[in-house]
Amino acid sequence: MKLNAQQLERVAALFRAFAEPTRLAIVQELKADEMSVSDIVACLTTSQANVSKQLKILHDAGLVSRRKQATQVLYRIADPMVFELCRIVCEKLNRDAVRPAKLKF
Amino acid sequence: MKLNAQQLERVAALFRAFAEPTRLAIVQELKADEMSVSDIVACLTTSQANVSKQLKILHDAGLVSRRKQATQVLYRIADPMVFELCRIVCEKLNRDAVRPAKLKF
DNA sequence: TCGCTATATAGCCACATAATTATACTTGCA
DNA sequence: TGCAAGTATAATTATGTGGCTATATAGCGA
Repeated sequence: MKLNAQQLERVAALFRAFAEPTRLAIVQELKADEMSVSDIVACLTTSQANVSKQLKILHDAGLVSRRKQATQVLYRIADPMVFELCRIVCEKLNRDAVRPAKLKF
Repeated sequence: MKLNAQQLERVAALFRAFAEPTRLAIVQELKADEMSVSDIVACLTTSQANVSKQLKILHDAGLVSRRKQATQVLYRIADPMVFELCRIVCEKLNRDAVRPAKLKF
């Protein structure tokens, strides 16, 4: 049974959320802990506006969830499949590498 | 241990190869069998030039392999992780769907 | 209320890329 | 050798989007 065009687009959209280094960097920061926007900004080298924008994309894709706490908004990974996908991709990159300097998400 | 910018870019590049419906449609066609370019073109609704172009992207990402046979070029999935990623993403989309019309890659 | 902190959004620009058309390359066969 | 089929590439266009600056919104404390 094959996916139709609309279903393929939904699958592509989910992959698209992962297909950007800044969003992956955010996901990586969220791997251990729930974090506020400003905490994430402090870890990265981009603007607060950009972090908020990328968090919105991750949230719209259902990859992160948020909750408000006082003036802050705390984000966390919403689905463990996020880690699973990153792990599988890293394993492939490690397999393909001639001189393995192992990636581990 | 966190991935640096270059490593994140490599991970993103791999996800990017999946982040497009036409490429996913090609992958889906290749799920069962090795296929020639013209066979793939016959299954899809886009041009031969575009199929060749997307196949090159998939090949550069290490997701498909090719072998020549007479005048044809036969493509196949190079790594079973391709199916695993698609399966995981479909499972998430099925979980998120309110009214489940199960996707299965 | 005023001001401060935290976050989100709007507008803009630069760049990437999907798809098309046209053309080049490659291989087998008459 | 010349042709035809199969595949790849080039050039172009249109669209999408990452990132920036500026601004808006929200909530808390003085």
